[in-house]
Amino acid sequence: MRRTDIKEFRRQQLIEATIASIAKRGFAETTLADVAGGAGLSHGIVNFYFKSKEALLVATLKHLAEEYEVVWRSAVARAGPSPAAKLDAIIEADFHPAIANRKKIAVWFAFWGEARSRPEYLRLCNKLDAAYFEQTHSLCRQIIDQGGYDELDATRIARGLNAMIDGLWLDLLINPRDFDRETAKQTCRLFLDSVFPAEFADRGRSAA
Amino acid sequence: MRRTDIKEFRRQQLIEATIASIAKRGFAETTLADVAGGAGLSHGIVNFYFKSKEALLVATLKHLAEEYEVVWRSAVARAGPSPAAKLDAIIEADFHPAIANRKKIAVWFAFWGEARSRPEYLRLCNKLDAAYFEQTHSLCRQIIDQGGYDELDATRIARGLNAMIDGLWLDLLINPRDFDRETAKQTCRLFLDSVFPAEFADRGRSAA
Amino acid sequence: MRRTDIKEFRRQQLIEATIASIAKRGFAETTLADVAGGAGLSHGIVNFYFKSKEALLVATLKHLAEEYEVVWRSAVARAGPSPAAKLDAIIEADFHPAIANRKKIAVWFAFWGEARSRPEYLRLCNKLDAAYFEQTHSLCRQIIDQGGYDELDATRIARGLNAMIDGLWLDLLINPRDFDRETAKQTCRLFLDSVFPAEFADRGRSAA
Amino acid sequence: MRRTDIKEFRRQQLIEATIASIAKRGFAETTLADVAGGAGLSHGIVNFYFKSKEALLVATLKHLAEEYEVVWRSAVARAGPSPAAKLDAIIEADFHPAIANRKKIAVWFAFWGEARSRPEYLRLCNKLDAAYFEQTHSLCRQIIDQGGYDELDATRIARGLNAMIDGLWLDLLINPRDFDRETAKQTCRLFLDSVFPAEFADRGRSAA
DNA sequence: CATGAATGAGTCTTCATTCAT
DNA sequence: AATGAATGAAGACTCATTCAT
Repeated sequence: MRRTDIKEFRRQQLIEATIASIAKRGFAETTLADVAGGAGLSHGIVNFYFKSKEALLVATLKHLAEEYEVVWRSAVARAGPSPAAKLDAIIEADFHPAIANRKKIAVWFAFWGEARSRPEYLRLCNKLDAAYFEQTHSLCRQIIDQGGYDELDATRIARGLNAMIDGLWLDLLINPRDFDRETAKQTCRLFLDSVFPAEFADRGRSAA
Repeated sequence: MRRTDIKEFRRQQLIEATIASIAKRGFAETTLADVAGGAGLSHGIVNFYFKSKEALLVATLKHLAEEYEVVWRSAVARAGPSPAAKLDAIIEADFHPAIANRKKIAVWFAFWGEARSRPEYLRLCNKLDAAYFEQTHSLCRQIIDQGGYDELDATRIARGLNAMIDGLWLDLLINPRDFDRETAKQTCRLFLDSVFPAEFADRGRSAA
Repeated sequence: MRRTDIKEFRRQQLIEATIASIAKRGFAETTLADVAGGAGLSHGIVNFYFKSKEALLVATLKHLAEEYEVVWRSAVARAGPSPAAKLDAIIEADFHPAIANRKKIAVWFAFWGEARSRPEYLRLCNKLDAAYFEQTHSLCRQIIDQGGYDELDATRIARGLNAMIDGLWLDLLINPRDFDRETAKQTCRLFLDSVFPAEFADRGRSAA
Repeated sequence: MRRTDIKEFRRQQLIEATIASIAKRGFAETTLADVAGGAGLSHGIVNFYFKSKEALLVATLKHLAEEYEVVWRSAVARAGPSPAAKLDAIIEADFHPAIANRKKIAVWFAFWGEARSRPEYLRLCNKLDAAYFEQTHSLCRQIIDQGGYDELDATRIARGLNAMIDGLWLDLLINPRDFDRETAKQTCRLFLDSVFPAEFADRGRSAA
């Protein structure tokens, strides 16, 4: 492995360990010793690869956001040509086990919880949110235009869908006994089926 | 003020200061000195009224949960007799300025972020969630029965509504520029109008 | 009860509670709250009857020393006329249950442990020690003079006896399973019997 | 110095500083800041080498006990073959300046004072006491057997000697003006000379 | 007389960060 | 590149003392 590769490898190692620690101990209780120990490395290492603890946390949030964005963007790319199919693929991606597992959701909520008081977190969350909204909004717009749903507001539907997904993540986090990914996806489809009945009919209502 | 009153008064004072501090500095950065200072009291006071910092935080979460529950329960009680009117009153309550302001939402997310690693938080969140779900589920069931929406699943609708509300809170927290309480409420009504068109027609779509 | 009586009564109450707390929790862990609580009184009371915590502790040591002195002085007074009988009565007093119980011994050792760094404790311990030595030394001297033990050193015997008694207290404190007051007394008599065989013969060796 | 050596060296450094601080300020007034400062190190260091303050105190007591045991055991080993010579060597060791100085005696009394309320201290004191008693008891037994002192009780003599030594330590602590190590040793020998006249004759009485 | 709320100094402990090896 | 010893700032918590009631 080359020098630069090692550097990148270690950074990833530490970011993974950070996610694991926040999920296990919570944001407030996560120390650099936990992170380094979790990665099987020595105490001092973190300040060797990251300027500060805060820098590691920002890198972790970035990592999480990028990973998420890659997943839904490639889901859209792989999906069929219709906007409904693409929207459905996004839902599928949002509840993919690699994304919507309790560990990562816990970390997302940890960052959201701190976002108001840490401008950098807020900026990153906003950026991700904007990209996601642009995508879902565009798809809703296409469905409205193509399906003749003239009286519907694409913005509101896209926001509603996004909100519902985030809220369903919370259910997966807080109430895992009554909740699973399939139910979550079907709940999203119920919403889309209700607003776009012709497009999602056989996806939402019938699946129960 | 009598002795016993003072005790309760101080506890409330400290809980309010805790909420203010978490909203301002974040959960991880909130110290007892901040809380005591914010309440205009001396350092040592917190451990006089609460067994530990953790006990104060639990009391804060309880306070938040009770306040919220009182608001939506009284909204239901005050609303018109129809289940749709009651459901609409709940939405109204969920975005009442006393509840859905960035300060309190930030605190909710802080607790949710820590919930996975602190069983007591999880328990309290679950309890609140269960009570809320029971109420909205029962109303959805009534609408379905009365309105002849036989093919709809009350559980899924209630869960979807609840999720959407939580997700909209996140939007208010993260993206306050593009978002306000009115838009949020209308987004919820769009969902209900879509699934129960006869009941919410004039509440949801027309308000934009 | 008159004012001054109450005052004295409360002081005694608090001193007893101090002894109980030091015996139970140790010197270092004894707080004024423990003391006040142990006496069934409120927190602030101690600083009402004593200038400071340190003043309470000094009063406690004084109380202990006075109580002890009264016991051996009255034992001497009550004993038969011979110096040997008086010496024996002192031993009896030193291991009287009211004096030589683990609770009080623990407190004595606590004060001795702190004596080097607190001049007032040292002074009080010295004063008691001097009075006790004067008494036992005088009795040893009389036995030597009357019994013709001309080659013996009264000082050394008195010091040795005193030391042995203190050391036996330590055994009662540390090693209560292998030790009891009777054994302790017989050990002292073994010493006296050995140095003054004619005076203590039937008291020491035969009792085993 | 190698890494592992440093670790042990620092621990010893901190234990020495603890002894010095207890001797100077007393047990109750000894803080970790005193200890660290006394060792010329920074505040945080103690919790780096010891799990807690209590762990440091236990290690200190252990150190003291081990040091003491090594001294009397090697005194026995070096002494002449007769049990009387060995017993005498133990007395010599008990009042060796490295052991019986006011500083260390103060610390011993501090621990004895706390022993009743701290089981771990009690256990350690008991263990040391048992080992010491086993040794002196065995020597007394040999003297009795060899010297024909059939009517004497080895247990009582050993306990008496041990008690006298501890009590003489207290005199060195409390009453250093009237007391010194030589006087203390002679007091012990007076006792042994009295019970075993043939064995200690020229050691005890003549030395005054 | 007595209470107990309130204060604030002080203590143990944790932990991010630095740096010699 | 990596370690882990060391630092020192900061936080939770305790507690002697004060004082209004």
